[in-house]
Amino acid sequence: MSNQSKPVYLKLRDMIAAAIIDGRYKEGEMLPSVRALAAEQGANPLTVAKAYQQFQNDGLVEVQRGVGMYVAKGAASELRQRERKTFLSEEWPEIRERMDRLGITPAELSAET
Amino acid sequence: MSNQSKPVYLKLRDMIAAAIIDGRYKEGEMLPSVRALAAEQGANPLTVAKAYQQFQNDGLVEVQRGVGMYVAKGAASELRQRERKTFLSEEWPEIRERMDRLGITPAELSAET
DNA sequence: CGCGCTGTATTATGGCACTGATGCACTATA
DNA sequence: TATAGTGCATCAGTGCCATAATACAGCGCG
Repeated sequence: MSNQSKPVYLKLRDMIAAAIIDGRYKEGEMLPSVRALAAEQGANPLTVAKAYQQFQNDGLVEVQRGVGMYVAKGAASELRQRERKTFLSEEWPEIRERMDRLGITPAELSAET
Repeated sequence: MSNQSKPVYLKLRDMIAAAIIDGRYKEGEMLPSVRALAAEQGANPLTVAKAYQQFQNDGLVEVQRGVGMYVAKGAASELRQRERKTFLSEEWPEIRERMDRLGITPAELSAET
């Protein structure tokens, strides 16, 4: 649902965030170049750059112009903390309200692992 | 979050759907007219009409041209069933994956009522 | 009929987000 | 210096969204 009509740069942003949190993009290591990731994902280099942009502003990614972009130290835990915060304070209340309205109990969701 | 940069007609659609499910718009009763709801919400009548459109196609709202639109019989439960289905099959898996990644357990969500 | 309320169709316009192509500035390496 | 790899800035195209101004069509009622 949220994976069909969503802007490409946001999808990429989520992919990158997930990779950082999961440690697939390790701290201190170089991220895939704009062009490389664009080619891999079949997107435009500028669109990938836009996805990276936000991480730069937040200081989670450090740029060395002419060289590449690196995952900042502590980026993984920092990023996870931020996402936890926004999830709990903004996303979850809406989800909870929606569940209540639809009559969905936590019980029928526990069935999965 | 899903309530800020979303198109107006989708926000209206969600509002209407919620009102039907909650029974604030009761079955058999007349819905607010396109112009009335537009004035109330500070939107354009055409935008409201676009929000109503989908409910007509789904048979959840019956139109009497020149009179108004009525909530179809069984619309509330029908609508709730549909939303339950899409929530469980499409929305929840993504939410669940996101929670796992962020290390959020169902426990810390039960704190609320 | 005449009036006022419904929903609907048409056309045009402005704004904005997304995407894209091209070229430039910077850096490392040989 | 030459080359190839970085990120980045600029300009332009496209499509969706929202709005506006009309006009039309159906219904109820006095």
